[in-house]
Amino acid sequence: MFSRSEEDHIKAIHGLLEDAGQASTKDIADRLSTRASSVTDMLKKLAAKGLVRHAPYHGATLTTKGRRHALTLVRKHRLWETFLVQRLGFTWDEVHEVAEQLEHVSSEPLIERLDAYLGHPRFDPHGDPIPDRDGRMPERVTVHLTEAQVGLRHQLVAVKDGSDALLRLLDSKGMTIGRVFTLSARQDFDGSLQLTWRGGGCDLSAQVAAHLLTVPDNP
Amino acid sequence: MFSRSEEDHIKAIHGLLEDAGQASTKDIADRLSTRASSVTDMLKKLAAKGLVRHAPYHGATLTTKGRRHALTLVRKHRLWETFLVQRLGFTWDEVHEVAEQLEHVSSEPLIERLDAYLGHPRFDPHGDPIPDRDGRMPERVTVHLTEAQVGLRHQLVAVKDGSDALLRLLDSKGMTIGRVFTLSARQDFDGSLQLTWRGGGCDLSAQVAAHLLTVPDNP
DNA sequence: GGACATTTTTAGACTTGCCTAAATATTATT
DNA sequence: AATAATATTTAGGCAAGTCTAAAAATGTCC
Repeated sequence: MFSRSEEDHIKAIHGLLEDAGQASTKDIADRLSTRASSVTDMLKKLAAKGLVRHAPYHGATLTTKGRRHALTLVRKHRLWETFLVQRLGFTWDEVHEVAEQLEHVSSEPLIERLDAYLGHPRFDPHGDPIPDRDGRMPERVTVHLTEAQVGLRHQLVAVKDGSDALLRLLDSKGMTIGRVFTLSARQDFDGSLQLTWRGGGCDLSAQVAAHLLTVPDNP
Repeated sequence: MFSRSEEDHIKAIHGLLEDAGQASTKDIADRLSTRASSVTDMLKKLAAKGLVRHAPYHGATLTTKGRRHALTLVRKHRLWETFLVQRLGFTWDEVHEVAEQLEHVSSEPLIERLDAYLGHPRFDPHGDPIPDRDGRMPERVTVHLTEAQVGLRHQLVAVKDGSDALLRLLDSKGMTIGRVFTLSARQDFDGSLQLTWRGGGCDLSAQVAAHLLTVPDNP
């Protein structure tokens, strides 16, 4: 239906619209490690196919059709990541590149069966929501760890904009997605945090905490 | 490392060498639904890369390097087929097309973890052997059902050159890979066979039986 | 508001992988 | 062995996707 390159562009535009509210030619090019002129070509092509609205010199947005396809790509990517971590035992910092390939495999039955096999997960191993078959996102009220209340129990549900280095740091401290912990203390001096959980705990700097999203986990 | 098209050609050549002992330009073209002239182009390219030996006007063979790569493709294809049937619940006549896509996903850790997850299977759901990481095939002594001994128990272990129609016929009669049965009778007139097993049985024409490979299953 | 910097598009070229048509080699037939 | 049929290669072309360089539009800064 769509080529690998078309799908990559659609996903990049979707990501930029989510992150920044707009998708310029240059930003798309940077995200895909390609050149602005190549992106212009592709935008014309995708506009002709009715997936993208291209306002020359003013970036691109997705049509309803484009957004729908972007969401199926996100769905496939996150379901494969869940499979790789939950079933094959990859660590969550290793899976992105492989999922990037798997998401382009085109088979509706495959993805629906995979979804069922994984128990219809609502969030992937990074804590990001998995769109359902119709593109609907599950909702969840999250709190930045920097603003979470001291003395209460919380659960780590997502890492925003996590570099590999950050993911490894978290892994090494035992801060995996799903971790339930008590926020024992916050230092006024530098905003660093002390976390404890049954059998362990760790300290986190404010820089790290700024990337972590939590939900209250009150017993 | 190699493009989708290069890998398709390598696999086609390997398949033809297995089935017919030689791979002519035309046979490769037919197998890939492409044209002989396109195949000639690709043979030159693969020869330059050291994967194929191309004797102009006399077909192609694989170099050691080419054969090694062909076997990793076969390994990937059959492991994915096993996953699709055993874990996702596909029927064995549905999986080929999807496995065809999955086998081109390139990640050594992925395939080794998948292999372990499936319990290092030695044969796929069609009963075909799965090469190990080093390209070694597991061995098995098989007997064509047409030559199997009447009155004894046998197990169906493979279907050779099975069309979708044949696979569906077998499925509808309950003749799945792994089926253990007693060969009750062979008609001299047309070679048709009568099979029975606990709770069932079926009749098969000689044409069908010619595609079935069995191993003795003596209690 | 004009000059400069940046972004974007256009123009033209290249590679990969495919095609058709024509030329050439091999194989089969009489 | 000559001719016919088939297979293979060569030659030339086309579409997709990418690139560089140049032109055009937009944004920024004094």
